[in-house]
Amino acid sequence: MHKLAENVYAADMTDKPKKKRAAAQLKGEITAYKRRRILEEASHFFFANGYEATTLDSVAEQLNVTKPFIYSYYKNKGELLYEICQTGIQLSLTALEEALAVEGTATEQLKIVVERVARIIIENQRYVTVYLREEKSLTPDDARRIRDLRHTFDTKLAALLEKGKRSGEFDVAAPSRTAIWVSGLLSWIALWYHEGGRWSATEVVMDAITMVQKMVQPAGGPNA
Amino acid sequence: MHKLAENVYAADMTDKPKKKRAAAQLKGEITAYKRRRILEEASHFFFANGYEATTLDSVAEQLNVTKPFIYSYYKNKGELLYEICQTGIQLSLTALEEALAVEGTATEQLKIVVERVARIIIENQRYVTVYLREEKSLTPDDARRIRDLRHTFDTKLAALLEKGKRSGEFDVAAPSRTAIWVSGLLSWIALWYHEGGRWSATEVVMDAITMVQKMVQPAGGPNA
DNA sequence: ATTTGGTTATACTGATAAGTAGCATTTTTG
DNA sequence: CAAAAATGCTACTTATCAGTATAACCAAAT
Repeated sequence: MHKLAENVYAADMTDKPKKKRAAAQLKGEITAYKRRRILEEASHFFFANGYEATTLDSVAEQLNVTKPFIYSYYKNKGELLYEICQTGIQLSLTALEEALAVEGTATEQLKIVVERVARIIIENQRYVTVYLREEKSLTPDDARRIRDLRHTFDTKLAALLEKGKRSGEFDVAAPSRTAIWVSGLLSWIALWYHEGGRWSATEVVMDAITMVQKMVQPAGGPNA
Repeated sequence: MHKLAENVYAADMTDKPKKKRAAAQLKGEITAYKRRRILEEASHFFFANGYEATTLDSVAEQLNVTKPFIYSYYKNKGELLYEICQTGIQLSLTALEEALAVEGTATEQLKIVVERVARIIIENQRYVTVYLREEKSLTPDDARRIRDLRHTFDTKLAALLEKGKRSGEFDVAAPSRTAIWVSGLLSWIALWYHEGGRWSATEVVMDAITMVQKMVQPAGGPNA
């Protein structure tokens, strides 16, 4: 297990209530850290072997703990899968929202969106891939929650395309449909990119930007 | 089990050797038919629940047979998965090759390619989706064979883009890289399309054509 | 009608893995 | 330092399922 959360300020050791609060907080952080580490290792196995083919015994072994240890931090195997899928889509959604917060024309914003989301997807490939691959292994309830997040993503992306359409920057017949192609193109990166493969992460990100720009470009070119 | 193979011509019942050959042929057809039916039902389950979560007992029950019946037509569960994945990629590859055989400019050919492959992917969504999702469940040998087929697909597509680039019809910096985006866009259809959903198969196919055309279009527009 | 060859089912084994009950150990606290 | 609380492990249960050995069945041919 590598570095713990930083920025824990020294507590006043003469002040009993403060000391207690500080101790409780630290404990909480350690618990959160353990959960993260379990999730991280589980995502490696789910990514490499698939959800069903992964045993929690093997995850525990990798962490040098035992299976009941995992069960004291997660209710069951399905909860692990849900958290991994949730991470995969939530990271992308957050990246999208942050990019949309940057002021600029629709064209500029779209470029930033694709760049940031593509980067996040590459950096968190394991989580995103498991999310795309293992939907069928989620409970119906969990699957619905994940689909809702995805829907939010597609909707916000569609709003940006709509904005560009109104300003005349983009040529998109149906923004909500084009949004699905764009988000599909981004998802595809997770399924296809291979670290140390033929193309670098930067090349893939730049390519994605180019592709998306062309997909929304007016027929006469960007400056028509 | 619905209709058997047709076009079985009547054998001359007075000619012993011919009769025997006809009988042997029919037997072979029936065996092939049974294999197809098993594969078809298995693909339903693999698509709906995933490979690992599917039991051969449930597939057998759906066919009103028993598990040993399946084992008399397939060596093991993995062989079923391989044949399903193989079908998924081979159908796409065949559609690509047939489309490439049609004479025309690169632009015309690309349109036909996207149209036909997209249609095939929608019609055989179960096979294609399982192929995209379950790569990790294949034996290393089977996985390599499948990857080789995919590679052939991408290579032939890249050759078409290269042709269009040379003729000045397409603006693609690196045909082999663009081919991967295009084939990714096509694959995405399988993961995303839902029969009876918001958009019809025809709309999706037409959209795919538009998107791909834009992806390869020169900056100044199609008639620059 | 009986044998023969092929086809399908019954009934089993062996292995694997999710999830848990209860014990041991460490840490905290008064 | 002793009691209490939290933490983690050993050892187990239970269920499931891939794969198989063997028996029953059936159709054709004589």
